[in-house]
Amino acid sequence: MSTTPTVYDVAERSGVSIATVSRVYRNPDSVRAQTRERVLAVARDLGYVPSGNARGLASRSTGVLGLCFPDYSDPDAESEAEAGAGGHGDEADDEAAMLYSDQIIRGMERAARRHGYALLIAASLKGGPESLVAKVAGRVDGFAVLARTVPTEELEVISRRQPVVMLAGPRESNDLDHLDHIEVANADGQRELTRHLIEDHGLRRLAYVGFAEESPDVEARFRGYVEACRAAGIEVGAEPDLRVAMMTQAEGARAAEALLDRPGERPEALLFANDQMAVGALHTLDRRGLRVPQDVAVTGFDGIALSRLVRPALTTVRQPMRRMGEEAVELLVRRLSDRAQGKTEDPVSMTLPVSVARRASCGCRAA
Amino acid sequence: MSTTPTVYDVAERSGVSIATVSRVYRNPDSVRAQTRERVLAVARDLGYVPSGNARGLASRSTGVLGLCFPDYSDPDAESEAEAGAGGHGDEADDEAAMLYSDQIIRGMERAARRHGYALLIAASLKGGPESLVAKVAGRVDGFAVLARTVPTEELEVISRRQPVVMLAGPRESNDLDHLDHIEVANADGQRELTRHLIEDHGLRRLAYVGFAEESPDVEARFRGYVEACRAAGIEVGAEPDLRVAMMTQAEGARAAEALLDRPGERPEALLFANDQMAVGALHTLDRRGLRVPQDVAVTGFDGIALSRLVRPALTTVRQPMRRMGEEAVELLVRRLSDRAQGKTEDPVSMTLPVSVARRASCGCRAA
DNA sequence: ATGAAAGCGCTAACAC
DNA sequence: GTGTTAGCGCTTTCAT
Repeated sequence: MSTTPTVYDVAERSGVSIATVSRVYRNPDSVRAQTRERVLAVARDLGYVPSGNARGLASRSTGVLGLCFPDYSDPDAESEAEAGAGGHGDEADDEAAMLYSDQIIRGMERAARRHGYALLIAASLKGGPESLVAKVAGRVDGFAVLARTVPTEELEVISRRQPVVMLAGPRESNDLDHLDHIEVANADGQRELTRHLIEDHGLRRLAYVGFAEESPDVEARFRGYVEACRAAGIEVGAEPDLRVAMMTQAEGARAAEALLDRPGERPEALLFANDQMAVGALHTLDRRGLRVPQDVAVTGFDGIALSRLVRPALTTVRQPMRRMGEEAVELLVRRLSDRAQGKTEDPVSMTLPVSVARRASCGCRAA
Repeated sequence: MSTTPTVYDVAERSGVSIATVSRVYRNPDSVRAQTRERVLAVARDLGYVPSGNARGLASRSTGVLGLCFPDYSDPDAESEAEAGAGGHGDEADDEAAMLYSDQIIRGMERAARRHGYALLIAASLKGGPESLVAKVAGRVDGFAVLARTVPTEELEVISRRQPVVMLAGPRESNDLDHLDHIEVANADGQRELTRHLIEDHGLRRLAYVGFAEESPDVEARFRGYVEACRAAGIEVGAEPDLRVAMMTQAEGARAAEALLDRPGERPEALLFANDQMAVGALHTLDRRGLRVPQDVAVTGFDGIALSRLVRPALTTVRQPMRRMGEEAVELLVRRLSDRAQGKTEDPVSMTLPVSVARRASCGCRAA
């Protein structure tokens, strides 16, 4: 079998130098039309395709941007999706499993396309000393990383070589973090949603379900909740009413049980730190014969597709994940051109606004 | 500012040769633990990251799979999404714009992840002689292409170098097409859907809206429609009742107008070659005061997210787009290992089954 | 277990 | 316009 053709083969067969072959691809106008056609013709029937690797090596740029994200995947959501894909599940199938990361991918892809970049995506899946990031980092001009995919420290090192933007993770400390950041207004969103429950629906006995692991995002949400409560003169502790180990549907369902079984008056509203848990809670409430929102209001956070598909539809805070992807690309592209011009700018921290989606589970629309 | 560190820098600072540095990353066990740690430590504080390009060049493999797709994007759908993202649109926002290609990306990404590959995605956006494919082809071990992104001829050439699988496009001719193919059972799906309308709902005056451009997929769908009609003794022409220039919502709306304005009895059902058009038709019918499905039934094809969100929910044929992406990766991975072993197999043609989603717009569920 | 040396296929100065 | 010549940073025999 033939070895894959290179510039040398094309050059030889078309009677020009390798430099000319290269020019035909990089800067067609710098080659006489006739020569160019000849080269192109030879290339075509030789089956020549320029090696991206060789190019990248020689030119120190790839025309590719990257995205690294953790291996999210709510086992529950995934299995529901599988069932649906198999043709036997209910309607809440494929799209319901649209994750956070999928939306970001969409946003980045669209923006990258506009700027003429391709997108390299890779989910973490721990390997040897050669981590995921390294793999991506070595093949792109710049990349975005979802929070908690990789230690900030490692990123910090890489960002000396190329632009890196951290998504959905707040700056850790100004010393050890010179990365660019894009996050969403977690506290604002949760505060506004809480205010809505209190002022517009007149609810005052609220319960908040948070996350056991350290997660700046989730903490910011809780903070927003606390602020809204205090502003309304409702007393709240320094801790969520409950913290779960995983923010999944199953855990959300369990959390709802726990909250309902507590002695004392039943809460008028259950606020969850994400949609998945809220959906799980909906199941529990339904099973226990409690009506939502008449007996208890329920809210989530994120605005995933599933939140709209469940009944009652979930009131939640929508994060502009897609936009986050777009902004990440814009930022990377800007950094890249800055570097090309030798400019150096301070790290950026950008906060994207969120919006409250008022649906049926808080009582805003008929269930 | 410092130049980015290379194997040489690491080698020098840790007192070993570049070969050893390389080994530390490629095959850690072949290096004495003590040496390895030393190298790793130096690498860490030098901020060394192996260059993917240099690696790819030297080893002739990248660990990356690719996907090329055309710059789909229904202007209507996109703008609706924009409005939604801005916070002012209705609920049918972000996810509604989930395209065909997005689902395939999801499928490929998941499968690629399982096999330890990263995914490079790029939408066409015509450029110089150096087409999109070439860009992708040069950076991956193998890739998938959505039909109508790139001339089969060009792919044929590339497939001599690396595995290429064509998605959703039937084999063009056995001569000039040795590519692997994965398509869906377009004819089967449309036939079954049509049969359902005829037998289960007793409808007999049907109208089919197709596509003006050449598209094997759409033709196959129409063929299925014709077969079902004939089988039921309903006479149909060799051509769709109408062919539109673009398969968008706007065109679908227009098509519905045209069909309704035709003299003679009003059709009992409007069948569209894709969901977007069917959704457009729904708007028209609503505006003209016709009830769906009581006055007219409407059906689409694809099973995009939007099809479930509109009212009445659209009866359609669901394509397993995500699965298509997964199968594509499986096929590529298999081909890659075959090639590594010097095996050569005949091109594969795989057809994935579709399923009819019976919803409200045909009369199966309450609107 | 480690080193030396020869590429991998291309781009980028710089000559002509 | 086109050719010459160095690398780009790594992997890979082949020695040792």
